[in-house]
Amino acid sequence: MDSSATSVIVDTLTRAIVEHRLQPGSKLAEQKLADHFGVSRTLVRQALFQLSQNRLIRMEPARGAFVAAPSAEEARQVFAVRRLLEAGMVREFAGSITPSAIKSLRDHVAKEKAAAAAGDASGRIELLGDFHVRMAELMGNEVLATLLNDLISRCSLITLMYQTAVAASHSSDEHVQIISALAARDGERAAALMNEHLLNVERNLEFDRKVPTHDIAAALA
Amino acid sequence: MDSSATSVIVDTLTRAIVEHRLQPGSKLAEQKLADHFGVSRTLVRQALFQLSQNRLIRMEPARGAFVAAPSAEEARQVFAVRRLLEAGMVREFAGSITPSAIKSLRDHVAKEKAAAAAGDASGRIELLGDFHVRMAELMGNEVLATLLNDLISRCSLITLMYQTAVAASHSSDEHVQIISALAARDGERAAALMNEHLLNVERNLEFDRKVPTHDIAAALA
DNA sequence: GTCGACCAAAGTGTATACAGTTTCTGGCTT
DNA sequence: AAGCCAGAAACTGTATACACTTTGGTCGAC
Repeated sequence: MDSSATSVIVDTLTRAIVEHRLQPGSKLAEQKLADHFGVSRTLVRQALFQLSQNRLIRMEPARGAFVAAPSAEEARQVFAVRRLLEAGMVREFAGSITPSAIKSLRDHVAKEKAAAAAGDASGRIELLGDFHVRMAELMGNEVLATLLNDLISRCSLITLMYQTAVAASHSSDEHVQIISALAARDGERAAALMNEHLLNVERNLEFDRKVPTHDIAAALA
Repeated sequence: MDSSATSVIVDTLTRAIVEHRLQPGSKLAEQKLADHFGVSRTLVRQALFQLSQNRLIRMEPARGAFVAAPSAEEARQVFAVRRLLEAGMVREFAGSITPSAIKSLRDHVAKEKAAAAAGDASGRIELLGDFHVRMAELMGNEVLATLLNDLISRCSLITLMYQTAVAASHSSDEHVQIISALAARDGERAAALMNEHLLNVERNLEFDRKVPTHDIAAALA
């Protein structure tokens, strides 16, 4: 899409944020990033602007860029949008899904379970999100896949902010059930399962929890 | 979100593209825009990057920025996403809509009809799109509203590219029907009407039509 | 007359410079 | 000792400079 230099910065920062190696509220100083990546501030700024559009970071005038700290309200809205989108997606997908697509999804869930079994927490979280994007891709709707990818990145940040000690570990099982409904061409059941699945993910978050953040203003609000 | 100077450029270009004053494929030279807005290329580039993320323009490496010319396939995908999102939206909205929200929507449709009666084509198109965003706002979901706003901007570009001579002029009537279903708390009917409404909009496009574009490569593809 | 190479003009990609703001530190006052 | 003001350091916002690529045109060869 754009020149690859800034893409590298965007991808690296995205991974760092989504994998929780950068806490919400952390400041992203341009010069430090520029030094780290060996480029000028110009490219860093391009990357930061892009990330701010994805809502992964927040830019305050004359103060700089900070890792986003989505509010509980924003988190609920993001999940609400995902339920709308994805319930509709699987309802429609049930009518057109092919055996090879089903196999592809089952293979994906196998990877999820392998990562879980191996104790690879961040790999597992990434795969759990990719499952949803994968469905959009298999439907052949690249626009939907891109949209979902953005939403799911935001969800990863949200999940890591509000995650309870005992994270939902049965997401892969719910994925299996959704695939079953799709294989049975039961769109309504698939939609209901997806809706419930996303509600479960959301229910495992504690929106009341005091979130550790580097943003003093937000911490005292 | 960001400093206002680039926002002005983004908004101005967005309006120019959506109102069809810039044809798909037109080149957007940075220096010319910089001169026009009285700023340096730096701010213009920021704006162009932002627009490219909204898919309103396309950036080619070392060649510059061009007004996007969405393919028929991309157009179908965008509409498919809108159907998913918006059918789900009204289905849910029917359960929680308030009388004041209904009034707000009815007022909006009145504006649509006034613009149509006044022969204000671009104003009408903008209002027709805003109707959908308005619903998301009235639901209190800012995330959904922002998402829909982006999708609808893309749709405006698509519509203007593939529009037939006799554009669908009964969109406002379909809006009225949707409001009726919402007022009756009939989510299923509202969803079906919304789905049909968006299909009608899409059906009024001619994806086969030879689209006037400045992009020779695309024209010969 | 057509094709091809070369040169100039224009445009993009990146780095740097500079102005204005914020943030931090040190010392002074109370 | 706590609070506060001043000055310096650091940082962001914007403009400019420069290298490299693309584009357009002219001249020459065939």
